Amino acid sequence: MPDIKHFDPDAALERAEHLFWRLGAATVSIQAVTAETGLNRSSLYATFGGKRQLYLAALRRYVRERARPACERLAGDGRGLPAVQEAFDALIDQRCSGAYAGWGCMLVNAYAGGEAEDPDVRALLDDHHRRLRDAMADALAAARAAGQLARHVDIDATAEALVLLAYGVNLRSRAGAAAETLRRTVATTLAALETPPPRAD
Amino acid sequence: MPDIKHFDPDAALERAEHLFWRLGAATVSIQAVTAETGLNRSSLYATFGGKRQLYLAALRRYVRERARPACERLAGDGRGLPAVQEAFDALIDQRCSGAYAGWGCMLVNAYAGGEAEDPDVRALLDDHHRRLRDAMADALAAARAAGQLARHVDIDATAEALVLLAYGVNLRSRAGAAAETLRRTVATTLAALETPPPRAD
DNA sequence: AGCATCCTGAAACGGTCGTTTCAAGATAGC
DNA sequence: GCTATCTTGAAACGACCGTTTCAGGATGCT
Repeated sequence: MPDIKHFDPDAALERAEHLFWRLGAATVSIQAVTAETGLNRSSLYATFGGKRQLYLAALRRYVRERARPACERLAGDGRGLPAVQEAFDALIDQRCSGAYAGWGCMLVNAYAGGEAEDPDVRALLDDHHRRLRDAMADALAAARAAGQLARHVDIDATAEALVLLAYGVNLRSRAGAAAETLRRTVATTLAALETPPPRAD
Repeated sequence: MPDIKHFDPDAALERAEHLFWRLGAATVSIQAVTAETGLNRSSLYATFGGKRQLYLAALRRYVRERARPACERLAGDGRGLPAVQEAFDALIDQRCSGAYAGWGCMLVNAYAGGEAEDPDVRALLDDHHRRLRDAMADALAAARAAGQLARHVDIDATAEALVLLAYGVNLRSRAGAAAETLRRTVATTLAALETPPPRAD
């Protein structure tokens, strides 16, 4: 091998990911990426191809490093409703405070920007949507098995509804919504799924 | 008056609105607007100012002509849950079929693009969010008065949750989600709010 | 008809876009 | 240390960006 790269491709991709995540694909220029990562156009094009492929790689990295782990944590947690509650709490914390506050979810952002027109992006969005919905359904099934769920609750449709609720949380967090409001909204929704106490009448 | 405009400003603004709605502010160029509206740069700039102000005017038109009327229809409908159901059905129809299928909601789209960074845009988003939430709360209050609502339902928090659900619907519609899936998701959520039938046990 | 006023069309502004090119620099194998 | 091969830096590509300018055309008023 005559020469090796003088930089760490994944570290550079992470910087690009952050840029796309925060600002959207349309707003981020190649020049902005070179400035952020420190590498120059030649290395960037040689490593990732053009802008479209760079954005796709960044989106895939986001799924791999952030979205998917959250899914698997939820799906693998057998506690039922507490697991769902905890997943939402973690989400809201991530979105409203810390280094990524106000950035929303890179996947949710992709829906709204022109990014979703790209068939590869859309496939990614659909795939992750299915994954998250299934993970949520797993958690709800565990809740049912534990007797936490009210009789009337339809697991599949409720899982889909909770995922859409999570999308809404991600959106509102981008406009700086108060974490407390979001928490209360989610808590109320989840409380409505619980086995009701014996009726007084 | 020496001369008058040779075009209808609001008709032109509607074309621009459609462009921004479908493609997002970052993706739409002034050239694309002139091509779509037929008027040239001079008239455009003289009438609306720059791109930022044009986008803002288009967004305001969207609120005035589309979002606000939907809000008022919901708030003014005293039937309770059926009104909420009908609002969601109309939303899903709009998003999944007809001339605007796959465009999502221009306001929801604005959250994700860089558009929400603009303080004027953010103010608009927050204002409409409050308005929609209040309209939803009005409808839920009517439902409670009619005895349609289960005891445990917190009107304010549920109103917020339903609005976030609507945002989720708008998002998913942009990726071509099936109307039937969305309808089922919403119907299940609303059914969970209804006064439960007497228990069998 | 003449004038003042506004609108329209087209060209041009500097700047940035994504992408390509190519010579100079760096490295592994011999 | 030589060479083959890859990476790097910098310049340049044409195209398009949002915006401005200005001469010429159209209009309402006197």
